[in-house]
Amino acid sequence: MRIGELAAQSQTPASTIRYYEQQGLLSGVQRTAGGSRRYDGSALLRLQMIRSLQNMGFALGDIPALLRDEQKAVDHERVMTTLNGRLEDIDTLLASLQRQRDQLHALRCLLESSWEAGHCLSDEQILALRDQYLQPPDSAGNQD
Amino acid sequence: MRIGELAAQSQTPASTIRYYEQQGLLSGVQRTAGGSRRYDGSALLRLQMIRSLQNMGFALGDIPALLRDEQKAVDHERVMTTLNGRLEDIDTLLASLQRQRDQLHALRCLLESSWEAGHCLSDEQILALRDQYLQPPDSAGNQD
DNA sequence: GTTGAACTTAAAGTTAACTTTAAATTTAAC
DNA sequence: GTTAAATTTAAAGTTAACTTTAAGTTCAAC
Repeated sequence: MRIGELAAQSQTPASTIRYYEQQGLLSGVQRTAGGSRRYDGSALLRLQMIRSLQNMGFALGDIPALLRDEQKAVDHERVMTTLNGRLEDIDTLLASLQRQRDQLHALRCLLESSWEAGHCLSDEQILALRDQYLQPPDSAGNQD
Repeated sequence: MRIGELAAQSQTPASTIRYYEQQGLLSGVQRTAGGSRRYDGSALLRLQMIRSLQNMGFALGDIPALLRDEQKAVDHERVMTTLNGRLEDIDTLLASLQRQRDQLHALRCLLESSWEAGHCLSDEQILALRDQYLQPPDSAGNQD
């Protein structure tokens, strides 16, 4: 199939497919005599796997190491390291988001009662809110 | 105080403080005759509030509307809209991260038993994994 | 008044994952 | 053989929140 059809079947813009190839995520793409790309079903499968791994939160740069290539076998240890690293990142992010949510709920609550009473939150109240939900000492920032 | 001291006290690089000013988050900064910035305690407070709100996940662009300015009052409705929008984003993200975590745990489990058995995961197994944890119809992507 | 640290500016660089552009070429249908 | 849609390339643009650079200026201590 041509790139347009692959794009349609994979729900991925053709420009993105070309970009993945350029980044080394898709290799061995066939060309016609004139130079246009032709794909078979395996390319669609590979694209779908790339998209799946992306949806699991992996960076494009991590994906080649996770997927078996025609050339070389998968490095089990490296896959595990990458996978466990991502799991740790997710747990950090989850904790950070829960904290953010609690802070925001508290802030909304404070604001509502302040406004009802006809005044504004003081700077101190806002800062107290922050202190109440302070990050753990290692300060897990905002990633992803 | 000079910008270096504000930087130290707020744990924020001076370049970032200048950047915030340029972006309109810090206004009314005093200058000496020679042109260097001088700050008082209120600037530190304002900076801390900006950092707090950032830690709650707000974009810099949202922050002026959330903070009371010397000039104009806070627009309650706008604050609530921004705040509720952020809460919705957080819930979407939390759901997406939980899904990612479940998928990764399942993937790790599958890989371990495959490798123990001396073979690799098939493409189909990976795709089945994806389908098992498919996103809800509206397809909540990866933000933040 | 000298000196060295701290400060000033505007502009360019960084990161990831694309998207857009422009101009040329290929393909497929007729 | 014509034509319009699809494809090709390299390079530049996009986004957010900064950081870095370079070259010049000010500050504060001595």
